[in-house]
Amino acid sequence: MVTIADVAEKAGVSISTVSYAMSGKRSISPATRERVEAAIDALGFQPHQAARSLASSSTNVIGLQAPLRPGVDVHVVMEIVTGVVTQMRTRGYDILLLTGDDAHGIERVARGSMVDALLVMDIESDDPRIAALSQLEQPSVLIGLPAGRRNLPCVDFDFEGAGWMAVSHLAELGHKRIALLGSPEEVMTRHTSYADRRDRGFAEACASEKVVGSVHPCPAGADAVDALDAILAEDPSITGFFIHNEAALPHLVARLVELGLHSAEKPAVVALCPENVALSVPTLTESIAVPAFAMGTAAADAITEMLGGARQPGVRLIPPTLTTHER
Amino acid sequence: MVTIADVAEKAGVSISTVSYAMSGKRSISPATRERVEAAIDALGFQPHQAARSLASSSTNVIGLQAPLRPGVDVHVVMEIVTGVVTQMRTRGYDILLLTGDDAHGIERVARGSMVDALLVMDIESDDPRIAALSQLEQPSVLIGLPAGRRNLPCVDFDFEGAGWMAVSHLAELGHKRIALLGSPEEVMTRHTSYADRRDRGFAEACASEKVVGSVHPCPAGADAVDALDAILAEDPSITGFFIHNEAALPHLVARLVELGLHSAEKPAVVALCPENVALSVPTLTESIAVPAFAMGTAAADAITEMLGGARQPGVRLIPPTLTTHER
DNA sequence: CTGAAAGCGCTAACAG
DNA sequence: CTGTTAGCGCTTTCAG
Repeated sequence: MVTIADVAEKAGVSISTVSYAMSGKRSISPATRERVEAAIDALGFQPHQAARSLASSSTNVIGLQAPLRPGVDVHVVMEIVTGVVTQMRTRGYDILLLTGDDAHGIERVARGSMVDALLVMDIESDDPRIAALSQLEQPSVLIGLPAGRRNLPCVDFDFEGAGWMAVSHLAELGHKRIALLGSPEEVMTRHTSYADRRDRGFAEACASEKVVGSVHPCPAGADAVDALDAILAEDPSITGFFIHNEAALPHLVARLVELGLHSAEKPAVVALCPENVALSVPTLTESIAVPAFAMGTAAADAITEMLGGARQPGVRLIPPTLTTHER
Repeated sequence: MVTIADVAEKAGVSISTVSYAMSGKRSISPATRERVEAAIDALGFQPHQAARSLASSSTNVIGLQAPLRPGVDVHVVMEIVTGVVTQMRTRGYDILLLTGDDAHGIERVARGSMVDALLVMDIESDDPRIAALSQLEQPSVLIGLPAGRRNLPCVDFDFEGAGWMAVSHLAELGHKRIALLGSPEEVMTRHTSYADRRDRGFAEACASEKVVGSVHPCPAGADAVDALDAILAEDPSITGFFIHNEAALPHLVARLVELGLHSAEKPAVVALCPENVALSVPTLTESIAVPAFAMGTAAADAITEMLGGARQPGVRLIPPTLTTHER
């Protein structure tokens, strides 16, 4: 292994000069800098991160907890993760990936000083991890928005606004009775933060727009069709549909077309999903995009600010946009 | 921050005793061990990982490169990653996640001693990263199977066998002309290893079974339907379909049902996808499961062996299984 | 503008 | 069975 001492020797300078030449934390004469740089890539020197961490007490690593719980939208999770990784790399950080869904992994990596900060996904309205995060030395940012006092910075998509927007749009199209087909039962019962907020926005908008709305959990895949049929059996007067379930979406839309309830000419569906998912569904004419990648980069930006010393919590919500797809 | 010295003082022993009590690398009297353990959790001591790494020159971190390229099956990637993380945690390792698709990130983390080993996904038949990996001090395992000499350990699903199995089954059902609807164009042109092997198995089985097979790339989502229509327009005598494209699957199956070419009574489709994806498609009666989670754990096991000193490359392929779904 | 040297917190000889 | 101590490879004072 080639160390900073090898570089120093080769360049004919002291190791501190090499260190400073790399960090730029004090001025180095152009000539010296030149020789140091030449030595560095002649030897292929790469500083040992553990040594660096130990001396500087910072790791340049961010912990990212991305639990893969049942019912989550895989595309959304993946895109958020990619957004985080991509953005943090531009700032010189790597990502340590945790997949557990409790505070254990978080505490372990934080207390072992393996990370400079933590990013936590899939937040529940009343999330037990928040207390644990607050105890840590390292700053953290939630991707999601818990209920109640927000003592940690939060980044999320405005799901409440999206719920409201969907209703407004469907009402504008003339629909008087609207069903929200949302997340699977599991997601609802653990009160995943986005589901709660989406439902709230939906309900409030229905009241405001004077339309009748109903909220239904929705299983993934083909079973979703049965759920839809049951909903329509109970209330055949429903004509508008707000769908937020990536895995059920294609099946639901196909069924609605089959039933003659939805078509490009007579749209009855607003979907809430990543844009590429929406585009992959034929006859889906309008959707509100879940900007998953942007959520990841926004979270990365928030964490960067925390690392820079910012200390006020703060909530950032990315606003919803409705898109019409030409078919 | 509480250090090993604090623990030693509180327990009334030397720091080496504390260290050895934790690692078990030498015998400690029960009484001493007791006091050390008491001190450890009285103080909430957690060893500083960078210090540990520096002293022991091992990080207990594995680098996992999971490029999210266009056309990859997101569920498969996610499940493999989850399998890797889960399994490595049971062995005390954490995962550093890289999302780039070239050798840069790999070399950076390896040369900076940030990881003990590397796991690389989405391998192409002639993958440029292999040369880079071979240069590293750290061992590595490929999730995928490149063509040619295999100087690195490989773990994968037997896609060639799966291609063969699909054809045999469809031939058994009486199909004489079979279309393989596979990955999107991008995946084909970069010669992703699994696509090449699947196609080869498919072609060889067709020859052996004396059926006529044709291989078609297939776009994601709704566009897949157009591709299917075009294929059938060109050769209407095709009756059997082998589909390996998670994002196109529901649309293709729906279309085939619509055309009267597929039904539970007269099955014409074998899908290749994770089981939960298959289960989510109505009227899909048979599929070969891509055991993505198991691939992840198998890769983790292979890496563990490498870390244990194993040095022969070796290839492990998980065999395919055909499942019939009751509908 | 540059060097010398004191740690960072731990592991693993070495020495009882 | 336990203690002492020399590093691991950097960063960052302190001293020119």
